Amino acid sequence: MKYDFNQIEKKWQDYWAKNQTFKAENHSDKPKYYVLDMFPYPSGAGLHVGHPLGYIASDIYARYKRHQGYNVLHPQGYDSFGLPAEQYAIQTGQHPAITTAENIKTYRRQLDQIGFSFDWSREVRTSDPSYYKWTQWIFIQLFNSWYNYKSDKAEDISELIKIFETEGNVHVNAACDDDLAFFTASDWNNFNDVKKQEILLQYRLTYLAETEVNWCPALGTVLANDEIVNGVSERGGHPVIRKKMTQWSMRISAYAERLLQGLDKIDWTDSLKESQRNWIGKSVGAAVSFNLIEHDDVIDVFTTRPDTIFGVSFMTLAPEHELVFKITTPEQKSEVEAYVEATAKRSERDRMADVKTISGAFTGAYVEHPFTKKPVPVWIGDYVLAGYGTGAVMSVPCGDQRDYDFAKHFNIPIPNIFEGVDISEEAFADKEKTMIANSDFLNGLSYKQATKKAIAELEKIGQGKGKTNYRLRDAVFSRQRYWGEPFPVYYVNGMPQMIDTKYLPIELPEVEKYLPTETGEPPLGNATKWAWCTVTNAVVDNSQIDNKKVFPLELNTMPGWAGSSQYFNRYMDPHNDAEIFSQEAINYWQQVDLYIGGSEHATGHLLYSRFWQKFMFDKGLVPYDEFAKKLINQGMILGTSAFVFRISFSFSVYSNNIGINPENEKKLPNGIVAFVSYSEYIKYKNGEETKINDFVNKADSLKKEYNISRGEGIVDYNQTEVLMHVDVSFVNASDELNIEAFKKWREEFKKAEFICEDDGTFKVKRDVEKMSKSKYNVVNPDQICIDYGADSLRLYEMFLGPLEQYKPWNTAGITGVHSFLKKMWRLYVGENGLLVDNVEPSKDNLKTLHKTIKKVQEDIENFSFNTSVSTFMIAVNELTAQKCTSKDILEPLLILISPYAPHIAEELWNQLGHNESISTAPFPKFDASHLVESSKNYPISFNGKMRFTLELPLDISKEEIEKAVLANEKTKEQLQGRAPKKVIVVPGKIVNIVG
RNA sequence: GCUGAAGUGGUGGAAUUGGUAGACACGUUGGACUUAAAAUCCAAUGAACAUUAGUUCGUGCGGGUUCAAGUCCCGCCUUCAGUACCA
Repeated sequence: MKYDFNQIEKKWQDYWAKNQTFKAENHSDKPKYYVLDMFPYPSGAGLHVGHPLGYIASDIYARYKRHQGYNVLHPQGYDSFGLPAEQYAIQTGQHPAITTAENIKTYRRQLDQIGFSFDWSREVRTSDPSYYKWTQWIFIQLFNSWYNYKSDKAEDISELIKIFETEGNVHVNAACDDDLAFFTASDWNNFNDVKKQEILLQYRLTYLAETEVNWCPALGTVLANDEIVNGVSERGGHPVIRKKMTQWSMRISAYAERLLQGLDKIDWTDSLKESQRNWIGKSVGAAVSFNLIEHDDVIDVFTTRPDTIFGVSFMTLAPEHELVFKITTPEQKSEVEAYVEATAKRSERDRMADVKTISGAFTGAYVEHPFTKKPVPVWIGDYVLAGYGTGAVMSVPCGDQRDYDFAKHFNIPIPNIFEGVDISEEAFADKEKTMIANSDFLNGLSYKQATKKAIAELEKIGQGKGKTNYRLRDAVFSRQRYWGEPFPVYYVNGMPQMIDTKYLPIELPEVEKYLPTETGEPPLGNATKWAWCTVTNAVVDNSQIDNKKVFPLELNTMPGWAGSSQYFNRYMDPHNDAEIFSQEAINYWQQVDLYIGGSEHATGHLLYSRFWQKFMFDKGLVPYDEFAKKLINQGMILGTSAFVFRISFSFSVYSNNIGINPENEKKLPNGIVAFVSYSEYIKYKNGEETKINDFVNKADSLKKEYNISRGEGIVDYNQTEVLMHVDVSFVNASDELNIEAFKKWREEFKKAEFICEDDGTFKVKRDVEKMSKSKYNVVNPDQICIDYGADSLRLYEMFLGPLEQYKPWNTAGITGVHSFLKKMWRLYVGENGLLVDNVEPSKDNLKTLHKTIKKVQEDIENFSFNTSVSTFMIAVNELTAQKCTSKDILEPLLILISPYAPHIAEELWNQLGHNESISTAPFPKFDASHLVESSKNYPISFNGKMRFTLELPLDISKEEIEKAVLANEKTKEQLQGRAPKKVIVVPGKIVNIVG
């Protein structure tokens, strides 16, 4: 019987679906285990071979855990709101819901053919109203909460109102807006309703505020900080500008410290934790106020080095700082204005790219040093960022290189306040390595002591205090888009009101156009039915807004990360319509035990989800304030792109104002194109004689041919060389291009010349890049499944290399794992059926089996799936050589392989006479006693270097080995009667004797 | 600049965490079977010399510790990823 993988895989995929083999129950006598993948965004392009990598790894682990006797939750769903579907809708008018549904269908088919053990009965889609009902619900909970630093948790807003009513906000220590005014209880009670709402907004965990946002004109929306890479949008690479807009924000900064501390509790990779730490950007130091001379204002700064306060020789403000124009003296006015204007013109990108140029201007103003009382000049400079700290710094040139460079450039004095340090060339920033000098009461103190003392002294005179600063900004939560969750918000007198949760979900309205309205409102402004009636508590027609009971609804939608910040919990109880999840379900599944996904979400999804989880924990909804115990980042599978070198000549006429005969111009060839085989091109580049020269000559003769007579114009050509992607499917394993297929693919080049190697082949250049449609290097898993089967695909993806690593895909290599599966099949099945019988297994058989059990179990627990595949190959080769037919060996071997290659394992398991799925079979027990022979005469082989290899039991003592070695005939022979100086013994392996 | 990861054959990658470096696979070469191809099987495959069984060199570079170093220590080089006038 042949290994007919297509038939076998279809059969068992249907069986698993029909029998709901992998359905998880919310209660069980078994221990629970939750394995989660980052759910995909269903793009129109479908899956390529890189996508399933993480899913295969998690599936192996989930199946392994089932063999281990766990009740495993392994769900899957779709992050189905997003930009591409909307952009497609804008272009074609096709509703995003329709394209999304189609894409999901493709994804599902592709996922199913790989044989994952997902519990599809728990599928969620973020764009499904029954799901985003709960995204909206959490939004409302956040709106109704504030962060109390005293209890260090989120509390209900009604608690805050109570405090305001009895004692105002003076004693409140909460996460809130910076520019908050103090008020008393009686103030509060006299405020009108709108004023009260305005104040509360400054405390709520999600709030509406006019903030400077990252506006992307090309996408027509705002972006969060993590959606911007190098000053352009992550999606599409469009420029981003700063703009003031009224937007919803999430007060994630309230959780900065807990998000930082929580990292110590979770088993995530160090690099990922480090990214989050950097993103949160905690710095400990002091806030210091400098009083302006001849002004009432003060300049507040944040510094991490209050110990260097006596080294301050100037202040620097960001050009955008609000005090700049107020304090500039008339003499300096024109200079300062010119500088501010010049900086404003420079884009964010220019400023980032050009950090070397030192620029700035003197304002003419002075502040008073808090201790020496001496005047300190105030400058502005673009090296100070408006967005960080207070937008102003106390400049200590002897201790900070940027301040030093600025001072040197503008001839500002650089006082030295460090003991025995040379600062004539550069600043001295190594704070641990010196002591403070020339600093009054700080003299002779170390950095740590001086910092403490300086803060204490500042507090005494009321001009500063210890402060911790975080880089983490609140996250903008509004998007001016259609295809996202609508806010459950309507407006009365311009103040946002939450819709009662019992009327959720507020479903996305139909719109005619997915573009913003003519007046620049978000796409939802196009909806005719998008207003809230407080009588019927339903969405009604916009035209009724004049009615006193009908109010406008929020036009923005939520960002992509809204839906993905709660899906992992929703899987636990996905069909619950009364609650986000039942307490019974969440207390059973608790949190994700293993989460697998890409590291690109480090400062986006993975941070926001932790924030929401901590909030839900504060509200008593979840038992843990971290949602994922362990996280693994799978590496990316890269594509191997193929390139051809294109050389072309294009002719042009240089007329020099002399009339050209249009007839002659028409005759000009519009360019000739040649493609050059890789090594020919290299030769050409190295100045060697190649066939390209013929091509160049040809172009030269053409030039002569078309050189129109004087007075009509001069013809010349431009030679261009282009490195061009070609579709990898036209290239074979030896890098040879199928020229005919290529010509068919790119019609415009059907007349091009192909300059080949001497042997007539045309070779392409290869390079490893990210897999992408535009690079024509995508390998489709569908074709792999047809040609080699899903089990081969699964094994090969694991075999490629360590899970976390980036590695290139190379389809040619799959024959290795594929022929392994065929070999394995032949081990079990002969031409006339099953070969397995009940004979007693031999010692060798048992050794092979237990060696394999041990290795595979270790591998899975360490997530080194690549080496287990090798282990299987060795096992099958050994058992084939041993002609093993014993059921006692082959049955457990199948269980070992089944997480990796479930279809073939299921089929053979079934042929062995089992009616139950192999997924319920217990994982084989390892027995070390099979690995070694228990014999007193350990076999010793001598390699000529006083070194011996023995096969020894693992539990033998060193003394016993020593005795055995010294008693050995060969050892005696070598030592020739002398006593060894030293015997070094490593149990299980090697003995060195130093004679 | 800072942070993190990594440098091993022609290629992807192993190496029991200090113990025979190169497992396993791809590729290449040769052979068997076949009219032929595919498939399958066998052999060789780090380099150099000897080509019999041997010897020497070999894990980015230079040192060190050790009976023993890809692995540990010190000093460099290179690559990739993230991040950045963050005060």
